Amino acid sequence: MLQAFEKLSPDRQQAILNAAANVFAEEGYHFARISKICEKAGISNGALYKYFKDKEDLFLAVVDNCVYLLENELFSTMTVSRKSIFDSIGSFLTANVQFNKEYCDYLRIYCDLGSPSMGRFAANASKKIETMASRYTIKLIEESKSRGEINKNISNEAAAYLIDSFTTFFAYSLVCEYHSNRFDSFYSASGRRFSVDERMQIILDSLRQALNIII
Amino acid sequence: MLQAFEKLSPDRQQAILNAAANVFAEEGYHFARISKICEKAGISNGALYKYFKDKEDLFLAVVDNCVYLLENELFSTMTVSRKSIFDSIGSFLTANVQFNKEYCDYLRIYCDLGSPSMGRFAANASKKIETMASRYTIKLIEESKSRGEINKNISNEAAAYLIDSFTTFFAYSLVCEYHSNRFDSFYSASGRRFSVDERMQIILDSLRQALNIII
Amino acid sequence: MLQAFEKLSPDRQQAILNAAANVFAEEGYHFARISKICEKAGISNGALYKYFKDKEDLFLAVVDNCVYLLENELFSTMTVSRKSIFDSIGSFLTANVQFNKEYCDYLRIYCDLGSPSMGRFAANASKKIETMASRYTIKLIEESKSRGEINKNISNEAAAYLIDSFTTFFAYSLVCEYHSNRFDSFYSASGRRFSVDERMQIILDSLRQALNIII
Amino acid sequence: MLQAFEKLSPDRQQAILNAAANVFAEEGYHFARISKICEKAGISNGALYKYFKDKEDLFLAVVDNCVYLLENELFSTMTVSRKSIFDSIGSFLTANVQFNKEYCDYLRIYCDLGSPSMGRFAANASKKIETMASRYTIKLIEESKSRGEINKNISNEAAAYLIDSFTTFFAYSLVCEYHSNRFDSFYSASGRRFSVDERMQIILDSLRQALNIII
DNA sequence: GATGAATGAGCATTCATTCAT
DNA sequence: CATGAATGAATGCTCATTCAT
Repeated sequence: MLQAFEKLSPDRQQAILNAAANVFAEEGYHFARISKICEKAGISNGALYKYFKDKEDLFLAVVDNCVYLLENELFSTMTVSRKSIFDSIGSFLTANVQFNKEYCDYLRIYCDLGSPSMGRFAANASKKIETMASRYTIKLIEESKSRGEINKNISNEAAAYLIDSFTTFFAYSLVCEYHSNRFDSFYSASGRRFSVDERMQIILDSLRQALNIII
Repeated sequence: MLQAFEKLSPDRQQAILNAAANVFAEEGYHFARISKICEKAGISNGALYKYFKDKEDLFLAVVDNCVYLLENELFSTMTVSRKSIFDSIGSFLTANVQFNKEYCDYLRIYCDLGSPSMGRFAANASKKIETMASRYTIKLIEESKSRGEINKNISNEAAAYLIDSFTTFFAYSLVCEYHSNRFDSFYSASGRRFSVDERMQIILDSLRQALNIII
Repeated sequence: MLQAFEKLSPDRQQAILNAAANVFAEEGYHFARISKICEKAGISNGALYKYFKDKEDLFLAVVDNCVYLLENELFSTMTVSRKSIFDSIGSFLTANVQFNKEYCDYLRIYCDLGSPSMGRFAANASKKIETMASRYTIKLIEESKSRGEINKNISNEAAAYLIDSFTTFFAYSLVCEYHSNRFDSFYSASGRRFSVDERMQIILDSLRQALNIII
Repeated sequence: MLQAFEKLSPDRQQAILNAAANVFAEEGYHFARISKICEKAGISNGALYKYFKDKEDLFLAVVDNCVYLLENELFSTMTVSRKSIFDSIGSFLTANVQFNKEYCDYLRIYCDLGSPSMGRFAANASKKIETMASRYTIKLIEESKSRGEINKNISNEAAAYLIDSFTTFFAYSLVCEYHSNRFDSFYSASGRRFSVDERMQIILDSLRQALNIII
């Protein structure tokens, strides 16, 4: 990201990043056309190169914005105190659905970052996201344990990682057929497909079983 | 895949698919250059196009081979009877490490298939892999429950999905820094990195805790 | 054409040339695929290169065959004595229609030879065909004049060239929409299309008018 | 032809079309190399593809320009009133020679369009050209007949088609050896070649004889 | 600063021709 | 002699990036 970009109004910055996120999400990094991004953003081809060094620089800015949004629009919901960890996780799953409604492009990009071929772009984002996820989730567990909701034989780390695995794969399933297929394969031998609400319910049930949550 | 390819000797077929898998894994589908694949495979540019309609056709053949290998070299190890489900999962994690040693390119491709931007290529593979994974894992659970190893309050589906989530993320962590970072973030507040063996041990411990496995 | 080709049985030679003529006629020289020709001819790719030096050599052999057929199956009909030059021309037009039924591929190639971009292939054929055409037609005129059918103020050359122009364009119109359009534009202000039989009748009428043929 | 092309200055448009016409005329559609056209036009490879969708689109634009030039630089000369139809035809033949001097590439392309293998490109052009030719020629005949120059036993259509056949083949002979050979074969038994001026003279004589033109 | 036309390196793909079997 | 698999040079086209206006 070049200085010129930071001089733009926040709205304009967002508009450009959102346009880029949209094209990157829909087409994937390589198929995404710079010209299409410019068109969507309502800026000229040359302008974009005043704001970003090259395509990669633009994508990294989108990824940074993605991290920012995940923190402020998704993970931040976890800090709200709830009656039980069950409520917290339920709220977080709902927040994922909401995030997917408002920022599906960013959710897709977040999911793309977890593939080896995107490794070169994920370096920075990776650490920020996972630090965030682990910090929030572990805090959740600690509070929950102090309320006696969770089986004490499960370590905080294991419980946190378990919850994060379920919620991460849930997020993936919202934007990636592969992962929604995976979920359905496990929970229905007969091949039926679950709705998003059903999936949330099933995940909550499973977590309660695994963590022996007493409500 | 065209007829001409099937007429080649199995060795030659494997050599070509492996060369392609290697380039696709290292560069990603779009950055992968046909000429580099041909060079690695020791065949001419023209020959490749006698064997495969186009780049996509070649990639899909690699994906098919990937599914085949996953079934025969990885998931098949799950069918071997073990003393406990703990042994079975441990063996499966080891099998993943072994698979990564022999077929790391295919493991990377398998991981890539789970990203939204690869959706168009994953359709067929997705179902085969997940059906396989769920079938084997659920069978494992059933046997284990009949031996009384697992907390009966956890449904078979939840237990199976839980195990698969841990093992899938473990496989991802072998080929994708993003996921190895994620694991480490959860299990070490101080930011230390775990070795592969440590990760396997931690995963087994966590699963034991979550499933109340009695050994 | 290489020696090996001449050693083949006449039938086999014809089969190969006809297959080539068919593909050349339908696709044009450049789009014509050697492999498609081999397939149609029922010979292997390698065999063709035993018979012909290269694609051009094959095409020239087809052109030679085209000239041979034009002479023996088309122009030869002109030598048959008829009651009047009108009968002769009528028979020749009919012969063209017949030739187009049996050898439409060759008629198309003949028409293609008259375009500048085929000049490099037409050199030999050109002279043979036109010598043939002029010789036969001028002879026709001479006989006709001696019978007093034609206006003596028209030179033999002019009369012959005039007839040949009409018959040549008629042949072109059988295989080339451009020339059938051209004919119709001149003979119908309202844009109607003529059948082949109507065109023949119109041509005969026009020639009679121009040559003042007295029947 | 894309919008971008129409935004260029007329000079630049002509320069590009002329460069393309030159290469298409000299090499034929298929042998013509895009890179050679760009070189001749003094533009980059990429620029060409901003102006035209693909090679075919470029060729069709050249054909359109060809039709435009034929109308404005060649057929338009026919509308000038002359003392006699003989003068008109003479002027038209001279105009053909002149057109060949200034636009020989377009004359070659025009001639190429009349071959079956170019049929797919000729559809539009065909109708425009022939409508033009027939309209102008028939008008010429009508005026001439009203002046009593032409044998009234010859129908307007026949006379027009006859004249057009002679002038069309004359145009072809200017750019295509095949057709100049054909002409010479008919008008010289001894195999001598005629100059362009001689051919024009001969054609005029022949037409006068066939139409009984009284000057 | 902003523009968007122009650049040209780069790649997938084709197909006439060859040659080991 | 016949085969047909293999070759690899050649080319149309794309698109990230630049730069004159």
